[in-house]
Amino acid sequence: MKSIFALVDCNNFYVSCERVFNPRLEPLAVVVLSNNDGCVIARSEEAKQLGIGMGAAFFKVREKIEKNKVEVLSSNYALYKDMSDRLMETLCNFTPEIEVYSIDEAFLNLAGLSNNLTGYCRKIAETVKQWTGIPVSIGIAETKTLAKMAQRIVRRFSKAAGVFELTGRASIDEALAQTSVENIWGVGIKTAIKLKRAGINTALALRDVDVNWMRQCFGVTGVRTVYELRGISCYELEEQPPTKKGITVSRTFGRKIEEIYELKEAIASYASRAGEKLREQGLAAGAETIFVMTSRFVDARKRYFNSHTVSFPTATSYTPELIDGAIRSVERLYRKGFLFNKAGVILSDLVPEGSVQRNLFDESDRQKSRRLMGAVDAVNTRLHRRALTWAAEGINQPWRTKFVRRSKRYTTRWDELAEVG
DNA sequence: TCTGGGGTCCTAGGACCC
DNA sequence: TCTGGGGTCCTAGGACCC
Repeated sequence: MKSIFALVDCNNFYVSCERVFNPRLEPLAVVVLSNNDGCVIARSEEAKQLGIGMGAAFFKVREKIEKNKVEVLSSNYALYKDMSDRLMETLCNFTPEIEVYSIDEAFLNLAGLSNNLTGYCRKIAETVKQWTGIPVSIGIAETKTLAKMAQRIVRRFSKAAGVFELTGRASIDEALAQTSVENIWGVGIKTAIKLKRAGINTALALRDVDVNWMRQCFGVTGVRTVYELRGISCYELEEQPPTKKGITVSRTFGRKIEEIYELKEAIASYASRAGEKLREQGLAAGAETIFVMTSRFVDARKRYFNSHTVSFPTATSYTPELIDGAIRSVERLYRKGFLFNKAGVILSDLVPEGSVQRNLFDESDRQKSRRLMGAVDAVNTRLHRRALTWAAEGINQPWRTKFVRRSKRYTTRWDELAEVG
């Protein structure tokens, strides 16, 4: 049966969480700040109305905040995570098929559950509000990209009462025509600029674009977006979250760090935290990277980034010895005389804990993916060379020079796309 | 010795997401 | 003065092998 996606998205999630535990905040303009109180990461509707932008640097909007008596809160991630868990549990009462997409969003598959999807989702929204205190908006459609769009429309037109079903040719056409390309899920700033230069301004225009052109200019991800807008699903529901491929713990400091001991302290504590996360997920790391960098906002000539990676011959959990190793790496980088304001630890190449020899675990899958990658590389290389020869001879080459890499998850779409040359 | 074809593996960096 | 943190996927291209 064809999937019907419902995207459940919490309204102003961090602010809503704070309000559940402090009802005094309910009628007030509220913002929640990032680590170090550096920038604004959540805003109540009232704060949005004041023109406080998402991600705005706090020092830049401070005056506005003080003048309008906006409530300012530091973030409390433990609280948000706890609320998120309650929310997801509540949603599980309505469908067995759920994908937790982020801390405040979930995709549900509603296929076959009700003849009145809008009514069903209203019930979901009411229950969530009742059980958790968090207000949500829900978008319904046949692909994830369209469900995202539907959810965005709910936000803009409150008359939809928190739920919007984007189905039916006419309704979809209208929504696409009114959505600017930069507001499509998967289209970021760079892609939006390129599309607009090519005269494609709306989601409707993007849906009707030539797929071959799209593939050449924007790769396979661009083509997937086009298909999704056409109602052909390229991203299925992922009920089992895949195991992490990397774990990062990093922080920007509130000021420039002048002393090596401060850097060492920070790295030691991040490394410990990274180890905790690793064990929580029952994984072991195959490699570890530490990095330090100067502010992104200083003059480009004064900017500096460096990192050091250590590969572990056998899969292993994070130990005190490894943390010491990370600290020594930091020292080496520090000696270059830069003052850093950001540092972190990245654990990568993760495998289940207890697999003593990395190569013994899942060797077949690793091998297979490498083999596939290699084969595709080879085809790409050949096509590319051939194209260069033709170009040199002035022959108008009929082949495209790119082949695509196959992936388990997108088999159906990929097969179509793979027919190049 | 030189060259090309065929293949493998890895990494940096771009772009995007919340 | 002060500008978040944590992820994923894809591509190009270099190094290397027979």
